[in-house]
Formats: sequence, C-alpha cells, structure tokens
Amino acid sequence: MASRYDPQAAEPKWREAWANADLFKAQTPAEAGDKPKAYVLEMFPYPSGRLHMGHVRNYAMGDVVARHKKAKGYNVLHPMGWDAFGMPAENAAMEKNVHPGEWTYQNIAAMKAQFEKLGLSLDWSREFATCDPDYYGEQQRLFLKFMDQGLVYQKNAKVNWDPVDNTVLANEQVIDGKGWRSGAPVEQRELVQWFFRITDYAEDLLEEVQKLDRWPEKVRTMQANWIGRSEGLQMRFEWASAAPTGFEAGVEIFTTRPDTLYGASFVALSPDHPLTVDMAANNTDLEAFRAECAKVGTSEADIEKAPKMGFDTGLTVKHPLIEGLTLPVYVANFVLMGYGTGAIFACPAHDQRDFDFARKYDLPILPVVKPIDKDTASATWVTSGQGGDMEAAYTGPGTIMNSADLDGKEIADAKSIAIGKIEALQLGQGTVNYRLRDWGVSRQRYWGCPIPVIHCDDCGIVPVPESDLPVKLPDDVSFEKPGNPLVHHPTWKDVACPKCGKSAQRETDTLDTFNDSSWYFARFASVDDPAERAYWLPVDQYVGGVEHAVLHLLYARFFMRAMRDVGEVDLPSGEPFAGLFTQGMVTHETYKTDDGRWITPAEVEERDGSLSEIGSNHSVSVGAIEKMSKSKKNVVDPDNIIATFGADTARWFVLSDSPPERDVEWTQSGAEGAGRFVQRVWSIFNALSDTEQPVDASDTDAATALRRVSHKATAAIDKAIEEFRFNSAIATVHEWVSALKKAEQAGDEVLRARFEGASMLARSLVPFMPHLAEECWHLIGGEGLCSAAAWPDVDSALLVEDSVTMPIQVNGKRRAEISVAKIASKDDIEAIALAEPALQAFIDGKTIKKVIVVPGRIVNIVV
RNA sequence: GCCCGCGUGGUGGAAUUGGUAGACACGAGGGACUUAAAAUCCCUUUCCGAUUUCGGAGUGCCGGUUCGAGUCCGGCCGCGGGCACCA
Repeated sequence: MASRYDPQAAEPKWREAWANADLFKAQTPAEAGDKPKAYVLEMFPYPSGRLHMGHVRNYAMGDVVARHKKAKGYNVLHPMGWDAFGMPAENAAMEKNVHPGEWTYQNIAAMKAQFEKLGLSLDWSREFATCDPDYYGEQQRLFLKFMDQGLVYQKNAKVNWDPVDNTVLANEQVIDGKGWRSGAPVEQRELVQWFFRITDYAEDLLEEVQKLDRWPEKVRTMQANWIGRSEGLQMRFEWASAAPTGFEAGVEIFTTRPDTLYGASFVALSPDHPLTVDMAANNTDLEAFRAECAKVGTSEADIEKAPKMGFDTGLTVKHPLIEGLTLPVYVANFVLMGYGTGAIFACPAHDQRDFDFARKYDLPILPVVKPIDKDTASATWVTSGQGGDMEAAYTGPGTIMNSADLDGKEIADAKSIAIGKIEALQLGQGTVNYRLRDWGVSRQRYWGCPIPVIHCDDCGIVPVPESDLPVKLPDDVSFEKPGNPLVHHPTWKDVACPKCGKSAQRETDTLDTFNDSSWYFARFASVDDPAERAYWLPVDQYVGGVEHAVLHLLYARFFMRAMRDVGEVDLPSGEPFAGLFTQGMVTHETYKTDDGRWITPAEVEERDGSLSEIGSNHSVSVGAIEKMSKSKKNVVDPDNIIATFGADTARWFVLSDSPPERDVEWTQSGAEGAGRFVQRVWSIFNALSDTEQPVDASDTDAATALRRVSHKATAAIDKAIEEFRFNSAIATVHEWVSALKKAEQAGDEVLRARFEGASMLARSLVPFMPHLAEECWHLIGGEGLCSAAAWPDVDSALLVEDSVTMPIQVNGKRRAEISVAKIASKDDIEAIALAEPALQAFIDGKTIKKVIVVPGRIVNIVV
C-alpha cells in the first residue's frame, strides 16, 4: 500500500470518472420531478488566456455551493461560458497582427484546459462565448424588441473623444485628461449615440434592490446611491427682463432645498443649457466662456481644482415669493446639464458652491436657516441677516428665518410649505429626480455585437429584419487605420434598405460589452425555451467580484426587466439574482530588487537569511501585500500550484483562513500547509483501507464520543457552507481530522466509529477537495462515486451531550467550572455551583445577593 | 465633503439571539523518532507577576447600559471601500 497520496495520478483519474458518468449535467424539469432546483453561477470569465488565482477562488467558492446543493438533493445548474467581446482582443490584433476572433477562441481553448484541471462540477453542455454569432444574433433580436418597445433611442451626447485614435473613450480610459493609448488631450464632443432607457426603471430598481435580502448590504447601498433618488421641487422663474425668444415661459430649475427660496440671490444655467447655447450663437463672449468651461477635464482632480466661473447674461427673473425682487441670471460652470433641468436657483448662505460663486461675483448672501448648533449660532451672521462674517455655507440642521411666514419652521416642514406655495402659484410642483442616467451603449469598436439597424436617407433608421439576423461581424478587417475597423471596411456597411431597397448603410457602432453579460445567465438556463428559463431563473446563488457591484449587476437587473416587459422572459420580479455573494481578492507580497525591478515570487530565494533574486546578486525587498497583478508581478500561476500540490490543495488554500468576502493572502508556507493536510486526511483512510469493517458492536463511551465528533462536525460544516463561512467549515474539518487521527491510537472498540467517521468525512469533503474525497471514499470501499453521494445523515441524538461543562462566575469573573447533566434544573445547577470547592474562597463569608443561572451556558454569582 | 464597512496575539482569523476571548491555521520555539536528512508525531506560544496549582490585566481610545459587553448605546481616533461641482 502506498504511503503517500499522489494527486497527479488521482486527480485526472477521478475527473474522467465524473465525465464518464456525466455527473454534473443539469436535469430537465421533467427529469427532476419533485427535486428543488438550484441555479449556481459564478461571473463568467473574460478569456484573457490565463487563469489566475482570483479565478480559482471565485470558481472554488461557486463549486462548494454547487456540490453541496447537489449532495443535498437539489437539481443543480452550474454552467460556464465566456465573456468574449472587448478591447483586449483588438489590442492583441493591433500588436500581434492576429484576428481578434482567432485570438479569443485560442484563449478560450487554453483557459478551458486549465479550468478542467480544477475539478469543478460544471455542466459544460451549455457552454458558449458571447462572440458566437448565435449568441450575439439573439442579442440583436432583443435589441430590436427593446427598440420596438421604445426602450432604445438615439440622441446627441457629450463623449470623451480621442483625436489621435479617432475614437470615443470611456471615462475610465481618460487619464489626467489624456487618452490612455495615444496620450492626446481628450476633447468633449457631441456624437449621436444609442441609449437604453434604464431611467424608466429607476424607481423600481431602487425599490426592489432594498428587498434583495440575500445580497450584501454594501452592494445594495452602492446601487441605491448610484440611482441617487432625491425629492425636491421643479419650478420656473418667470422673466423680469424681456423674455428670450423660444424661452418665454421662464427658467425651469430643480432644487432639493425649496426651504431656502427666500435666500435666493441668483439663477444659474449650465454652459450646455439650451438657452445658453441659443444665446451664445449671437454672443462671442459667451461662446468663448463656454469653450473655456469645456476645456476643464472630467477627472476628479480637475473638478476639485476648477474655480467657479460665471458669465452674467444680463437677463433677470422675478423671485416667485418676494414681490418686486429680481434675480440676475448667470451661466455657471458648476451647473451640470445632465442633472435636474440644467439650471438652478442659488442660495449662497446654504450651499458651498453658490457661496463661492457669490463671493467671487459679489452677489448677496442672505442666511435663512438658523443653526441649532450653539457655536455656529453665535456667529454674527445669524443676527445680522446679511451674510456678515460667514466663512462658509451652512448646510446643517436649523430653523428657518428671514423667510416671512416660513420663519421658525423646521427645514422639513418649510420644504413642504414652500412646495405648496409654488404649486398654488402654478409655477411648479414637488418632484423626484434621479442621478441615474440612461445607458449609453454605442461603442466605436470592432470586437463587439453590431447594432442591428440600417440608416437610409429616405426611411431613416430601419431595423434589420429578423430573418437577416445575425448581423455578423466581417472577418476581413484591418486594424491599420485608427478608429473603428467597421467604418473602414470596404463593403460591410453597404446594404440595401430593407424598406425601400435604396442603397443604405449599416450602423457601424457595436454594443457596449456590458450588454453581453446582462442576459447570459438566461441563455444558460435555456437557449430558447421560455418555460425552461422560467424554471431556472432567478439564479439562486451568484458569486463574483465586488467590482461589479454597480455596473454589471445594475445592467443585468435592467435587462431582465426589459426582457420581461417585451415578453422574452417569465420573471415577474425582474430580479435575475436572488442571492449574491461578492468574494475577496487573492493577494500576495510584492518583491522589488535593489535596482528597482518588480520580480515574481518564483524569482525570489532566501540566501543567508535575506532575500535575493535567483541567478543574480541583487537583493530583494518585500513590498506591500497587494492584489495579484501583472504590473507588480506578484502572481502565482495556478498551473504551477496544481502541478506541485494538486488542484485540491489550491482550492483548499484559497478557501481557508480568510472569510470568503475578504482578501486572502497567498503564501508559499500556507500552500505547503494545505498540501500537508491533504496527506493527513488521506492517511486516515489509508489506515483503514486494509482493515475489515466490524459488523456490529455496541458502542463504548470512547466510540460514542468519537461518533459525536463526526456527527457534530458534519452538521457544523453543513451550516457553515450554507452561510458562506467556508473558513469556519474548514476549521471544523481540521478539528474533526485531528480527532479521527487521535482515534487511531485507541483500540478496536472505536474501529466502527472510525469507519463511520471516515465515510462521513469523505462526503463532507466533496465540496472542497472533490478528488481527494473520491480517492478516500474508494479506499474505504464507498459505493459508487463520492461526488454523486448524498450528504451524510446526521443522528441528531448524537448532537446533544448528556452533560455540559458550565463556567461559574463570581461578579462576572470566571472562578470555576462544573459539569452538570444537560437536563439539570436551574435549582439543581445553583446548588451544585454553590457547593463547588474551588469557589469557596471567593464566596466564603460574603452575602450572596443574586445567582444567575443560564442552563447550559453560565452561572454568575453576585456577592 | 457625503455614504458604507472594519479595528481581537508575531500573522490570517474564531467567538452568528449579550454568557469560559483567542477555536482553527500560518509563523516561531522546544522535544521525540532517525547514523543523518526528509516525512511524521508531541509540547509551548496574548501580556505582566509567581518555579507548579495560581493571581492580575486584556478585543483601537474614553464613557454608558447590564449580574455579565469583542458583541448593545454615545463620543473620539485610525484604516479600508464607494460616490462626488447631483443643486
């Protein structure tokens, strides 16, 4: 009998056995019968070409859930595919002169081979890549349905334009106001873009996200903030000066502070407000001002530094509540066109931006909120009523003043009264505003899903007929010229108008790749059967990185609502993911040589007690523990780990120690420790493999004690897995294994209990280390495949001890311990406790005021 | 600036209805086996004091509630994350 477990031999053997048994194929609803379903999904990967440790952790977690559910008798769907469109493929095409499709499918093949080594319980029969024409063709059909339903529209929008690469850049791709590739200063440009009406669902998305009780609180908060609901007043200020043509009604503004209306000192328009644009056409100074505003970048730092700039239009409006008061109308650079109405009224005393602006342009500052806070209230400005020595706007709580009949009201009350007044004057109404913008989905890229519309000079925008779908990407493209290869393609965009037959042009924009990941889980559920989709959806447990907390998870929630509303999916709530878990990253120490190069962990060795670079004389210093990344080179290749220790060790390590939602630091010694543990587990089974299982015997105390350990551990692991406390489950396994190991020293009286424990242990290990579990199961003569076995039954009688150890405290300090029968009454426990010899020194001669007995927990004697 | 989290040994962390703080692991130290090494096994490992049995302190800091607080409440300090000229 071998004395060591050899994962290199065992792991492929068992994976083959699972594959032959087709073990992880989801059952159809009919096959499943009464079984409950469990749809377990990890965020599908981008096929970069290599698996990294972050993937291993992500998919190991999902696999724990999927395998556990299977063992608990669920019909499990656990599919995998590829999020295959995107920029890296185009970059590779430019750098290596390889077609993006070829590059992508090669990467998929390479990664799939790596995936298979991990022993994941995946149903590969549903695999697809989002760049498969079948998939994106279906996406095009959905796009057209959305368009039909009015959920898609085109409009002019400001975008980041790189003048060298001739392309639109996402905000994330603009670094310090320059294009990330070209380094050219980015311009703001107006372009016609396609949009999805995600804002139609703003209220529902916000309301429903609060109800997702199996989502992390953090993610729900982030989504709520992103949607950014605010209640306020939308109203118009009527002209005091002559009304500009086309804007006779006045200036429409939005405010969340109608309570400060009496403190208004000016009205401000966005530089991009239609009225501003209109006026600028005949006013070169204003046009110059607008250009100045456009120069300021969109990055955080720029905005922070940007001074308040204003332009006095010379126009004036009437204050709605103060007879005879007029307010100047400015154009101000801090007013955004994208929020509210693109115009505001300013109350400088209670808004910092308005305050800065008022000080700069010498506009009135009239405080209308009297602070509750004493220090602030003592300032002269409160009583002076004219701003006085105010150094900053006051935005805290208080009561209204200087505001006619609003005086003395609380802010909240004043708000509703002010809204009522404006409504009575028919100048506006209370309203709700959202920060959420419609989703701009146009990308001037090749490697994405073509937007299936045709532009005809006569008919306008014409949808591609369904029979012509998919609109396939052309293969013969060149990346020589900068910009979108689809535009440069000689023939692809030339097409006859489906309506009138005249020559027309295809849309050359492709869809933002976030579209691809917004419905892939529905495609996994079924290629085209709505009933099967309804059976599987929503995803019961979704697992992925927190970096998708807003974008992907919000888009997917929108997509399911849109698909529901066009009759594409039967999902009444519109919520795609009932349970969400966001896992932490895998980190590693960083290493830097004395000449300033980052080097990989594999290039570091210990020499004379300090670290050096292998094969050189450079000493190495240890840097911060960071997320594994190519730039810092602190990466550990899963392939190497699997080759050295086996997949089970890698899985075990990334799940142990840290709670799943937190980062875990990869260390060599930790991996070695996990590898040692694998051997330790195996040795328990190896020791039993040549032994005959005893038939029957009544249990001795020692045997019962061991059985208790096994049954308690199984129950604890079960619970910990369900609660995503994998690190706790692993700690329990450690204790259990130690107990079983120790029992090897005892006599035959515990043999039966050892067999029982081993059998339960193998099945409990399946979610974590499936290959090892299988090998161990086989060693003790387990029936069939362990991965197909049911979760071990727990004898609940064995979970309860006959007697319990209880600590005894005197005045809250632990002074002794007693052992009492589980069923002992409070009075009995009290009597035993008070008689405890070790306690006498602490209670002797003192009056006992009170004795608190919590049966099974604690006794506290108060003297 | 606003909104969330989180502060426990040398390290990762456990303590999940307020009830024995430090489970489990890594690291470190000591020992056994061995000619030796590897492998394996055992012991110690929060701090201070007492040679054991023991006593005192201790979960970022200050205070509170409670018989009892890592856990609840108030106020600080520190760290991390998200959002940000959003009216």
